[in-house]
Amino acid sequence: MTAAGTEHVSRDERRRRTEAAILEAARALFAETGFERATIRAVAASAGVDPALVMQYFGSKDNLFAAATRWSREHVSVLDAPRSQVPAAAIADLFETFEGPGGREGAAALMRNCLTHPEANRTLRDDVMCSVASGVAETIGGEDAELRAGLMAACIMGLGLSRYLLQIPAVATASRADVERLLEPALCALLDAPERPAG
Amino acid sequence: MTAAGTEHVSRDERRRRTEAAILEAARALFAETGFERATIRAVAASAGVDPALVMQYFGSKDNLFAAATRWSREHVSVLDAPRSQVPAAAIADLFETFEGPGGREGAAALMRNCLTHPEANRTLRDDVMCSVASGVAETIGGEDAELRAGLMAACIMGLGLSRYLLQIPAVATASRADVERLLEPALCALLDAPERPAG
DNA sequence: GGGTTCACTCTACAGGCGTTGACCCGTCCA
DNA sequence: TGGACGGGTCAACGCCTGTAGAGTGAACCC
Repeated sequence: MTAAGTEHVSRDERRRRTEAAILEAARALFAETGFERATIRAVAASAGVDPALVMQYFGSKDNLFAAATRWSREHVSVLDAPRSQVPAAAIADLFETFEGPGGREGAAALMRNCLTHPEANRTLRDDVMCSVASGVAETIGGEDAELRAGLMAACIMGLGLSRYLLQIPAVATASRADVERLLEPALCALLDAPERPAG
Repeated sequence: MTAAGTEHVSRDERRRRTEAAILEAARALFAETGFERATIRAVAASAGVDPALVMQYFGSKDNLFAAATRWSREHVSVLDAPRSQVPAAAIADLFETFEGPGGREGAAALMRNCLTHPEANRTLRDDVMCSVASGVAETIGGEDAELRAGLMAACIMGLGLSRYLLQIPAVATASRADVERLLEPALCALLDAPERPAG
């Protein structure tokens, strides 16, 4: 018996359900314990399924990880935000990613492993950080735009890490409103390059 | 034959040298590939030593990791900085830690594993972030001091991650002066709480 | 309603891991 | 100078991992 109940379900529907159950279990485990400690056996057990079935569905553990951490830049509002709204939109994007509907597990799984899993590292750097930062750089423009956008992305990532993964108490327990109120002015300072000191 | 040359060295000196060689190799590997992928065999090979010797010296892989990532808050200048110098000192501390003398490997090893190794997670959160942030909070004072200090620490950590571990190009290749010039104003915005919007 | 498909399971393998205990041999002390 | 100490090595164990292949029974199609 698998996830389904006693009702009748078609074979296709069963397949879709168990695949989703495996993916969900994988996301949760990858996000909680990291890639190496999240064994295929544990994922399968959590999904109520035989380990071999996971292999059959996804081919390898790396494929499973790739499927569990797939990222799309669809809902990245900062890319469409006007210049003055970039800081607020960047913060909002982080909150939506981790606290919005759709679940944080996918993003958390990617972030949790971005320092130790080569593919997660590459994905977060190239497909997320660089991709978004270069879009933001175009929006904000001016001298050092790339670096200022990169620093903004770095601060946002630092916030995400501190709040959702490391769970620094002061940062993790603060309300969204407080974080927005305090951090937005800081990011706004990155919109414009400060005047060079007496040159 | 181990790391020593042909000169005569006392037994104690030999012991100290090989222990240091093992620690250095461990730090480098933990920092590069992470705890799980850095095998004891690889550490031993890199130190030019038998794997069993590593066990004999450190007892277990976890002990070796703890020894390789030991952290002290001795050279954290931000804790002694006057209020207005806190942002500059915080940035300087990061640069000194990763680019100063003494080598970045220890800090990198701790940071690389802070998301996937439980003990590294705890150490970075409690002994580094919380400890420093609460000191900074006392210095800057005012409303939401804990949260503002935590956000500052988060931004600094985001910078460290982006520059030294993820190696986001724009952030990793920038000069120290440019990073300081652009980021300091942003952190200064966290020194004081912005006025509450009309209330 | 019988053959076929396919989701699913069972069992097993090969390799790599941390860890161990017995063993060697140069250095130290009496 | 001889025995003992201890740094260092060797070979091996037991465990856990990702993965493979044969097998099973219910759902599907004609």
